[in-house]
Amino acid sequence: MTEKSSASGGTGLPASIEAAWGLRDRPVKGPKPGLTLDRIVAAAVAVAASEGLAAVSMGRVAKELGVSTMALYRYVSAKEELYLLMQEAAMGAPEPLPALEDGAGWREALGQWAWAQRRVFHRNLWALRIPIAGPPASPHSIAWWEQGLQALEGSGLDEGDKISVVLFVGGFVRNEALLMSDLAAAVEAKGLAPQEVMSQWERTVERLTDPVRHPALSRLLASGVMNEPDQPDHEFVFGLERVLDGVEALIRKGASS
Amino acid sequence: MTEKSSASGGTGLPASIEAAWGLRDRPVKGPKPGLTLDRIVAAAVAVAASEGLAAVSMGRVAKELGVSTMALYRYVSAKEELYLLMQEAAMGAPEPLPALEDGAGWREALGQWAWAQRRVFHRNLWALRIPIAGPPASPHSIAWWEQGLQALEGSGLDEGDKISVVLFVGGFVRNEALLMSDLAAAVEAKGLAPQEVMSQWERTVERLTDPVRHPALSRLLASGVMNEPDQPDHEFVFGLERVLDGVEALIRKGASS
DNA sequence: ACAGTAACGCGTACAGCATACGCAGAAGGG
DNA sequence: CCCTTCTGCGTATGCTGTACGCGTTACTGT
Repeated sequence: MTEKSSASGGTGLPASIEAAWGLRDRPVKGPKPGLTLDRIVAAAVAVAASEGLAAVSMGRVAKELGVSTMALYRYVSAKEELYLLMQEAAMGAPEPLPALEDGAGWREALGQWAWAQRRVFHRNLWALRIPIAGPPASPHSIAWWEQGLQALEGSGLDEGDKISVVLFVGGFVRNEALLMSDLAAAVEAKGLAPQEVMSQWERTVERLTDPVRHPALSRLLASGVMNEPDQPDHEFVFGLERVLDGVEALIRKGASS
Repeated sequence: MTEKSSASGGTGLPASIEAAWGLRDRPVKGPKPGLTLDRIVAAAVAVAASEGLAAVSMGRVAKELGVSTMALYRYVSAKEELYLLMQEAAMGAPEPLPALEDGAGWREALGQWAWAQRRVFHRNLWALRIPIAGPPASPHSIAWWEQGLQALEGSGLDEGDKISVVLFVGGFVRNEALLMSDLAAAVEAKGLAPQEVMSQWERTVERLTDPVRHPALSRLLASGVMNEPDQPDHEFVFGLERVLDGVEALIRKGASS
């Protein structure tokens, strides 16, 4: 019951995802399809890139392609499936890492991996807004995981720890990018300059903060740290260093056992 | 231009948020309001808790209160504002940390802080789905920040590093909770047992993975690690340990300089 | 060559959404 | 007692995703 398509390998994946893997025989009976999944996804991505994910509606994408809204449902079973394909397209295949000398350099490799992922996210901020709908099962996501695992090849960690580290680092990168994207969107929504929003926010917190009930915050504000315009990468660089230090501590512990 | 309310302290905050801070004079002219912000937020939270954030619509909340949809707009200027108030209600005031002996124990304190935050998120999974709309400016968010900063009091870090650490740890907790919530939702949407979904996913990846193009992944799958049913907290415990180790490395470095 | 059939594009319809606008009536101040 | 102000709400607009069914096309088996 609830059987999926017959041509599928029984993967349980949505039909269009199987198509993305290259499985799936093109039906040969009816009229030739006037569209392709690729064209649809490309149009959707274009809309998302220029007007944000919220602007991506089935009707909007269809208009972009010069077809009716309902035509899209011959290629995609639901909007969520389109989202998945968009995410896959945005992610792209990871550029091959510069080969690491075996046994050493996991830190460099993992750092490179994190930076590469961050670059992808920043190039496609809209993709971060797509809710995660399950464990990754698309070619590019899998390729990214593969690369993360490879970066840890010479680390001496066991397989369970390796995948946990990949999850951990990937989560950090994603979260940081999402946070920055949300803040940027909020700033843009207010229609003010970023610095102006920041200083207004600081004044607000200052007014709302009670030095007695919030001693640590008051100290923070008094220190003037929030005024210094730091480079936009600051929090990422800081966090990544902490993340890699944390992984290093684990590896050293494992090596000593 | 775009002047906000007159009674406000010029904080630039939405009207209802100022009400949450206790500022704001109740107008005295017209008929007595039949609702309260608190009642509205409570109803919205109840809907979100039992049917998910997606079920929270203005009409639904109004029905819950026995009023018309548009009545709510006398209390809240837009749905986004309601979201903010819901988030604030869900977050709650942080329970006071067990007093830490001065100068030591930052790790214990920060760990406690992270666990407490995680407990709150898990009690209100819907709250994670609310998009972040700017830097925190609500009483409870501020209180959580304050507590995070206090945990680092004896660490010897400077103020800039302290706030970065708080951001870093808070981000980790939030991201982990969100990921777990998304996965749980995806599993539930499939209508299968969690273990069944997991094993189906593993079989799928196995089929899609090419041992030549994905050597590390193949090794992972062959190791059988993915089959062991690990306790649900595993990734959080693992990640938190890495996070705290990373912070510890920073503190040690700072202490040596 | 022709019937059968499967897939295509799409028109229509429906339920739900956020919210702009304006009006009737209630409550208090002058 | 009037007049200002604020409440609740009915109506309306323009979106959204998508279920359903119809006409048409292109191929397969006879």
